[in-house]
This record gives sequence, C-alpha cells and structure tokens, in this order.
Amino acid sequence: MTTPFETSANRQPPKALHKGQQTRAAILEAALGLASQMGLEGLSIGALAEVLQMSKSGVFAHFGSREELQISVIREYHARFEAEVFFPAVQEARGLPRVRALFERWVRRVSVEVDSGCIYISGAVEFDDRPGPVRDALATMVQAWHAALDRAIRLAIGVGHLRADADPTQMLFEVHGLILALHHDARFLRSPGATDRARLGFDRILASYSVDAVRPARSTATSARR
Amino acid sequence: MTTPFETSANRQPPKALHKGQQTRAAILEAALGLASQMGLEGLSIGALAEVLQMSKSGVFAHFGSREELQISVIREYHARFEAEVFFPAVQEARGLPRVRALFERWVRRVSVEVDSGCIYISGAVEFDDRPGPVRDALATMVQAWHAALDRAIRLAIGVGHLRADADPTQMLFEVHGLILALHHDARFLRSPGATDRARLGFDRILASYSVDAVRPARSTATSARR
DNA sequence: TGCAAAATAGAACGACCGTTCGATTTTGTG
DNA sequence: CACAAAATCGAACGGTCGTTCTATTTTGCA
Repeated sequence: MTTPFETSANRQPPKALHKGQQTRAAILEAALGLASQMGLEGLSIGALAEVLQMSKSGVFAHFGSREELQISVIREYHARFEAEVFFPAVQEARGLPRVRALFERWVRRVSVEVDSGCIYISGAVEFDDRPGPVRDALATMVQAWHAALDRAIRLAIGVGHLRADADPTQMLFEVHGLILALHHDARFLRSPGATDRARLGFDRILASYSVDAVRPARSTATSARR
Repeated sequence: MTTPFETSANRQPPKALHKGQQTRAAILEAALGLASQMGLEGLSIGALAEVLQMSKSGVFAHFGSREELQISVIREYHARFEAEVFFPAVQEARGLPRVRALFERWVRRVSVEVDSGCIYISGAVEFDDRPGPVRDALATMVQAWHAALDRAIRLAIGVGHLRADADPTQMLFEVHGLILALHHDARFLRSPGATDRARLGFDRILASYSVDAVRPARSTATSARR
C-alpha cells in the first residue's frame, strides 16, 4: 500500500462544481478558522453565519447537524495537515532525512499556528472524556498521523540511521512531547524561544537514538519510588 | 524567602467556620470535579446547583460571577497541587533527589487524574487566546509551578548533580513535554503504557544532563532547513 | 427560455446559560 | 429567646444555542 497516512476520507465524485459545493467549502474555511480560535466546542453555527453573512439555517443545511459540521472540520484540517506536513516530508529519502523533515514541518506548522491553534491538540483536550463520533473522528486522525511517524522511525532504524535497539514508540512519545510543549509555551505562555527549544530537544533525542551514540549510561535513574 | 511556590492566594482571616464557608467549600469541591471533566469553560452554575441539590442563585451568591467561580476553582486546584506535589517533594534533599521527587509526584498526579483531567493542562488549551482574568490567574499559577521546577533544577546544577553547562529552561521544556505527552496519551488515546514512557523519558533526560554523561555528540543534527 | 431542483432565508421552538431581585428561611449571637 | 444578619430560594430576564419548518430565491439543465 502506498497510501500511508490516510483515513477513509474521500470526497465527492467530481461532478461539475455546483453552487452548493462552493459555499460548503467557504463555510468549511470559515469554520476551520473559528474552530482554531475557539475550539471545536466553541464552534457555533450562529457565529459562523454572521461571519459568512448568511442565515443560520442556510449554514446548517449543508451539514445537517452541528456534530457533522465538527467532523467535517476535522476532516478538512486533516487534509490540510496531510498536504502541508506529511506529503512533502514523505518525499524525502527514507531514514533520518524523512524523519527530520516530518518533525521540522510539524514544528513549523505548530509555530505558524501560534495564533490559530492546532485542532488535533485542542481537540484532544476538549474530547478526552466526551465519547461520541467527534471524538472518534479526532482519534482516528491523530492515530493515523502517529502511525505515519512510527513507520518513518522504524524505517530509519531499518536502514541503519538509528540504533537497532531503539524503541520507536518511546521515541515517538518523546517527540510528541516536544510538540505539545511547543504548543503550550508558544500559545499559552507566549514564551518566545519555544520553537528553538523544540528543535534543540529533537536534536538531543536524535543524538541519543542514533547509531553513534553511547549506550544510555546504565540507568542510575530508576525513578524514585517510595 | 522560603515561600517558594506561592502566589498571592491567601484566604480568610480564620474566624469561626460559619455556614457560608462550609457550603462554599462544598461548592468548590463539586466545581473542581466538574471542571476537571468538562473543562473550565464547561463548568456551569446550573449543573453545579443540580449536583449540590441547591438553587442556581444559591450557588451563584457565593461567587458573584461565573468568572470569579472559575478563578476560585483555579486557586483551589493550585492549593491541592501544592499540597500533593510540591510541598512533599521539596522536603527531599536538594539536587537530584528533589528533582526526581518533583517529577515522580507530578507524573503520579497526572496518571491518577486519567479520569479527571489536569486543569492546568486543559485550561492552557481553553484559554490560549481568550484574554481576561481567568487566563491571567491560570498563567500565574502555571508559571509559579514552572519557576519552582526551574529553581530545583538550578539547585541540582549548583550542587553538582547535573552538568554545569546544562540549560535549566531547556531541560524544563523537555520534562514538561513528557508530562503533556503522558496526559495526551493516557487521557485521550487511552494508551496503557504512557506512565512508564514518561518515566523512561525522564531517565533519558537525566542521563544526558548528568555530570557523567558524554557531551551531546557534536550536533550532526542542525535541523533540516530548506 | 422555462421549470424542476437545489440553495437559502426567515421565523419560531425549547433548552440552557449567567444574572438580577425580592421574598423567605436559616443561622449565630447579645 | 429575640432579632439582626447571613444564606438560600424561586421566579423572571435577555441572550444564545441547535434544530425544524415553510417560504422564497437562485441555479443549472432540457
């Protein structure tokens, strides 16, 4: 399969682009912006209608329910994330270059979004314990992205760019942590150096997982139980 | 000053505990639970009144506004976090033991909260770009906690447990990332091994910042610009 | 150009929200 | 025990929410 970072999100059989599809796209565009600022839960049809200068019911008719609108927003975000981060990065040579490109584009995306917010991250917090189709859609997308990263890391191990005994899941966990810390510090605390810190942390992770690294200096650090 | 992790949050001059204070405490208790599940923005006076079996206006009267209620919840959360994480850990010997204890208690807190949610983390996402007193209160608390951690790390450098040229802010950034990844994976993805991954990541960080570590293996990793 | 179909508007609904206010109950104390 | 003060209630307000329904307008094709 060469469809590596995709979920079952295919769109309309491309007939002529009728008016409906146009405004639907316009609504989605505005909704994406609104959801990035106010969160998926803060996304309201009324506010959306006002921004777009149309009636609430006009907006509503395109989705049939608020939940469906939220899910459509998630799918749209997913598509853009794919286009901006995944597809370009995955064209890099397999191994370290690809892993680096994936991270760098990810960082850049979150940094750019410093005043628009990452829906994957805010959505994860909003829907931690709110079961339902929205949460499911969100989780599916996030897991697809993580799976793509995991695959790239394993490939880097396979081609000998990273240590053979490296734990890809652990490495992914730590890299993901850097992104979350970046999002937190840049967006919430508005601390300026966050982007560089994320990159520096990534370099540190790479250093300790790469083939020429010393073994993890026999764990003097068995976490202090009591 | 030996008041290291405190904000200007002092409470009532202790007269006799009148009825009002009691119910106020009961409201705060319930509000804390509700805010942990639904987020600070999801906290509603109506729902609170129903849980407590009292009238909306009865609940309302204790705080004067929803915003004040939210801020009170944040302060209460802060106090408990202090009591559960900071104060016990800060009694450990300065240096590595104290840093380890701070992290371990932090991890345990977030792990326990796997079905109640950390208000610092969810609040940071909810109020990234929603200015106002609630955001201010939240940011103050979070920064106080970060400052406390920063101090502990610097102390560990000072007493020679960590490398003299270690960057405390960078280390804090990375450790914070581990906690955020733990919160994300445990609460949103419900992935089971997250707690251990956080601990393992911490050990890796300690290893590379401790005095007996090799220098960071001259950066083969200057992030892939293009 | 005509006409069915698609898209949009507009008003109304029930529900919940935070907040106000006056009446009522409960409390603590001289 | 009495009585002021504090706490609580209950109803109501204006507002926003998602959703439904029925007109009206706009669109695209024969």
